[in-house]
Amino acid sequence: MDLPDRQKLVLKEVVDRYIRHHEPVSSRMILEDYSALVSSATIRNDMNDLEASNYIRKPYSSSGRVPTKKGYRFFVDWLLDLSELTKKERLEIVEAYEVRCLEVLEAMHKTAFLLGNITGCVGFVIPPRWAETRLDHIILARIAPRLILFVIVSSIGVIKHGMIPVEKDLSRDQIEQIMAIINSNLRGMTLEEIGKLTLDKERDGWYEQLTRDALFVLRHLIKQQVRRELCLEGILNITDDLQQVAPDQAMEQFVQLIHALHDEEAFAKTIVQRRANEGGVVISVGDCSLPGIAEYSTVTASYGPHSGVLGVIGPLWMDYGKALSVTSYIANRLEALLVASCAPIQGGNKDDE
Amino acid sequence: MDLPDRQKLVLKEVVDRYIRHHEPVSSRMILEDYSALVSSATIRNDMNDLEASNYIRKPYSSSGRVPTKKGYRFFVDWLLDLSELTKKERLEIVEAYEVRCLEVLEAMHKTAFLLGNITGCVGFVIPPRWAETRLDHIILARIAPRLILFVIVSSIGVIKHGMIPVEKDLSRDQIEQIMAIINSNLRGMTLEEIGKLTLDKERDGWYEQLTRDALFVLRHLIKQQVRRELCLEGILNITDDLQQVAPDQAMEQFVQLIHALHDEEAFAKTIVQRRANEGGVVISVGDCSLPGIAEYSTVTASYGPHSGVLGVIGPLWMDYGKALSVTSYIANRLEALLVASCAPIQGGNKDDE
DNA sequence: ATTTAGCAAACTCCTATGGAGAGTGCTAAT
DNA sequence: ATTAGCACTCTCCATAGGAGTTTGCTAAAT
Repeated sequence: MDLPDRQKLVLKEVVDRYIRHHEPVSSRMILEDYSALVSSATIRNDMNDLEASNYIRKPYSSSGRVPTKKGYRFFVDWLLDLSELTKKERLEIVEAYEVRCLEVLEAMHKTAFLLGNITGCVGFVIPPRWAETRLDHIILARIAPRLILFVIVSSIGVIKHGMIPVEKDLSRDQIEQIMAIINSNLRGMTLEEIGKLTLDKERDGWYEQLTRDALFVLRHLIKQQVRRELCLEGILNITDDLQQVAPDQAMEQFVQLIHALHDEEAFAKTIVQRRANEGGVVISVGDCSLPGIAEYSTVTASYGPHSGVLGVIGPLWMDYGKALSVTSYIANRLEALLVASCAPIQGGNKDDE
Repeated sequence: MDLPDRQKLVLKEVVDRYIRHHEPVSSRMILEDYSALVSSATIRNDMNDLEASNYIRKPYSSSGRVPTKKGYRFFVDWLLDLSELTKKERLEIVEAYEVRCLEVLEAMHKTAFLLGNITGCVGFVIPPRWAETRLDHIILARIAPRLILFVIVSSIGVIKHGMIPVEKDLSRDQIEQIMAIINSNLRGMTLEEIGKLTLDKERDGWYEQLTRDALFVLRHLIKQQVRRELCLEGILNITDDLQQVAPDQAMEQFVQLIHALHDEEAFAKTIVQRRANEGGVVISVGDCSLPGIAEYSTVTASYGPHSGVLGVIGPLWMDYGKALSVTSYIANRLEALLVASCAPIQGGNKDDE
């Protein structure tokens, strides 16, 4: 898995230039940067070797070279220059989070936007797996005759609401009572467990109708939330790129990507699975099992507990250096933000993954 | 504005065929349907006249004809066959709404999906103008130390929630009191008015800090909601079409559309404005002022009070007949659904048991 | 006054051809 | 191990010709 030093440099140069200019790199172009330390023929020999071992390839027999996936992979693993964020970028991120964020989802969308905007790729945030979080309590309130508001508060501080139409109007006390019953019975269970709960109508003295309704709705809401909603921003960032590299396939590729991203569940599952138990930032180079995105790269980082993941997805020739630093930086910021906003709820408990 | 009968038929045939096959229509093709009532030369003469009056045009000097915007317009106004929904389609719609919908936004997304899916265009739903609705009441609840839940209930039954972090923890009674104060002061005002309210810190005995915070948050939420969130579904439905008609411009056109749709505010404003005070279903044929969608047609219907609008957007050669009937049908269903779900609120008094 | 038949002209689309330019692979010399 | 030099390959562009449509026009027919 190792290469002679000069071949590494040549490979680095090929990938660097291709990422910058999106067109095949010739031996002479590389020479410009080395400025006559070696001749173009020497470079050509190296390129030949690199091609033989599958790090680069020629679109046609007498063109410059383009990195293969294996080439990108090697580049990412061994040759990547870590780029710092510019002051401006850092400022943009900090400012975005400074605004008092009132909703978790809002923060996530903002995060996805930042990711996409700064890297020039598609930014995404996969919310934590709500189903794993534990119910803290629910709130019931009568907002109109025969209409009850329903709010779920889980350990992670996320709130989902809904309404229950009921057949008989209920007094305030009755509702309070029901709320207390549900809370004392279900507090501490994971949403997943609650979703699987079987109802024994007759069991005990719960207010049957409303309690049953409440549980029904709770389940419904949980089911909705188990299906995580993906936050996506910056789809349009990559169109120019695609257009430039392969004008005739651009549309097709783009549509495929949108298709893949549209199936939020499959996408989230694939990404989370890909990361397996790895920590830190993971770079995947066109090796996703999901058909639509098999030809794209992703740079992802996890945040918070319960396997929340964020990152960017873009063409193989994306700027990995920048994507890496941005993703890493933003993941930290978002995590800090979430911890801060959860603090009152978790009561100071800190858990490490 | 009238045309000789046969020219109308020819125009209808040109548009019909172009909508079906997406390629220039020749005189001979039209002959197939007339099957020798007249000769192709006669058709050609008619087409010539139609071209002279700008209803159709030739992509190049010896090709078949393609409808112009004016042609589509005439077709839509005078020649459109009203197509009934198939049983299957009707069933799909009814079933979609049968599921007990718990959130207004959920229903809207479902509606957009139906619109897009059945017409083969992009379906969208523009929510009502929340700002015009009146505050019914707000709910405050302490969900954790120093964290207050905040729910807005307006006359239309829509609920928006958020959280307020507060500096000092507050007792239940204190919160109740604040809630009562806010509700008695603001009930009945439109959200817009509340948003413009200036705060006089010292004026009266409101619990200053929390009350101020509460109003701040309320304003923030309202601001968010005034910016209506567009429900969009089926972006990918039209890609094949674009690709087929103009492979080289497809990407560009598609990107433009996405761009335009992305600026939700401008899009919503344009669409709502276009409908002006017209009722029923309005068909716009490539005459939107918004640059990105100037080359697309829309079919829209309003629903509910407060200028909610839904419809589809697609290429000029979309199936107007189907779009018309589907949009009309779905608008009615959604309206019925919303009225039903608002009933308990607007209904005021209910009988006791 | 319409409608039709017939024909030349216009244009696309496909294929082929040729030359300029860029980049490589190979060979022989360093 | 590296280099210079050269033949070769391939793209890209412009040009050209042939097949196939479809039109517009003209003159004849209804």
